[in-house]
Amino acid sequence: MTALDNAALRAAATAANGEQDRRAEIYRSAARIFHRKGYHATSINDIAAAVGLTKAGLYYYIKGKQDLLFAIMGFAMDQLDEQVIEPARRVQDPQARLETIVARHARLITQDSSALTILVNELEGLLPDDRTDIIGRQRDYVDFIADTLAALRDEGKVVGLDPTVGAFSLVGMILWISRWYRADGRLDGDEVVAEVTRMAISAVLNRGDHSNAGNPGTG
Amino acid sequence: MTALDNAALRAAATAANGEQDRRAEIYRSAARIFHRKGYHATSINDIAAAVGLTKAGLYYYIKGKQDLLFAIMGFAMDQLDEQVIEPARRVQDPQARLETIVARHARLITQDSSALTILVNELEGLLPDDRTDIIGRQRDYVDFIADTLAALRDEGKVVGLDPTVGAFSLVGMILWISRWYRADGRLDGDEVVAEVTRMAISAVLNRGDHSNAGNPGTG
DNA sequence: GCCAACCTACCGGGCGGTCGGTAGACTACT
DNA sequence: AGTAGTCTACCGACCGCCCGGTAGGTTGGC
Repeated sequence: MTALDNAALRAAATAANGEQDRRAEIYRSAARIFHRKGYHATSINDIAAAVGLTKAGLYYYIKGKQDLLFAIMGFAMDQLDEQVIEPARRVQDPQARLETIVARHARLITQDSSALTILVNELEGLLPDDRTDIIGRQRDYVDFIADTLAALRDEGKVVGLDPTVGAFSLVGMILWISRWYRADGRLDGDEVVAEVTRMAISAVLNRGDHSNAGNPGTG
Repeated sequence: MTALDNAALRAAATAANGEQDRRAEIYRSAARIFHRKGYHATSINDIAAAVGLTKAGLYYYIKGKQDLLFAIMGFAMDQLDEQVIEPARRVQDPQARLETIVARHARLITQDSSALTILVNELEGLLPDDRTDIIGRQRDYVDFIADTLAALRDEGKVVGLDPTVGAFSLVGMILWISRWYRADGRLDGDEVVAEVTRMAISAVLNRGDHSNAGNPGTG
């Protein structure tokens, strides 16, 4: 619930404030509502009401609906950079690095999925230039994972797996958490993160074949 | 591209027609546009224009935008039942059954992802009763996978994995294919299906630990 | 008196949806 | 053969509503 608190603090080191608190609250509320109802189904009035303003009052703080979306996605991407990619870059061993990526990304989602989920679900709501920007950063992330899988392959720990397909698949597994995980559910966040991390590692590490006595039954 | 062709044919065995062809074409076009732009960002005019009708003309065939969405999702769910769940039910061996599920679901997505993707991304566009219906059917699917994982656990092939988390994670991996797979890409559909199926099986089958000499680096 | 922080009132436009109509194919009756 | 009626498959024009966004205040703390 505190994920967007520093969104504004980062952007503006200007002025010891109160305005920035308000702006952060707006971004946070908008992210929550976009996440719940979707970008297009959310009106500017919805957001204004959620922060106790009228629509016109809200426009004192924001430039427009699309800028709001881009700001939220940019924040989510920054979060991914700082909390996942940068820490993982400092891990030399490829397997440990992969574990770091999956665990940290998964934890981010169990803690507050709204901005990160908007990041992947509302791309088409962006202006073309903004979309290009965000897609590029997402692509870099997938490439980073794929490079890690390629390094594992060079070590002989991964055999016969296309790094790109592997990277996309792991990302899919992680992102999907936001669709089913509930903080008040049977498992707590740490347990979910641990389970998913184990599955992810197991999915890519190859130690023998999985041939099966039974009928594959695919045809 | 032919995924929705029989949508109407199935519903109406009545009357050798032409009206049903048109209706099927409408559903197919709508699915494609909803998939590309999202439900809320798609106007009734967009769909009408895509099938060469005016908005008023389109309403001769459909009851409304939400009914259109529900029909598409119902079709996608039927497709999942017929092409994935029913065939898998007939496979006794749990591991072979899991392979069947993943491979068939993945193949469905590489062949035509529009309806199946709408099924998971546009739930909030439905009327409450329709949403309850669809969510229930989706839940049954996840439970079916979880039961299969539980059977694998009883056989000793899966150790220390929560079946529900496992099921959700596999579903996430599969559904994500529609976001990155391109028919004209480096790998063809069958290769992608095979890769993802191998990863899925590997993710859940437990044959020893994955302990790593390096630093897990998660903290 | 000034400026940050709002508000009321409004705008143009696009939305989902409806209404009354009609061209044209087909049928029915004379 | 002609013509009146009927039905399918549409269309142009329109409705009320709500949207994102703005112009022009007003208010309260400094």
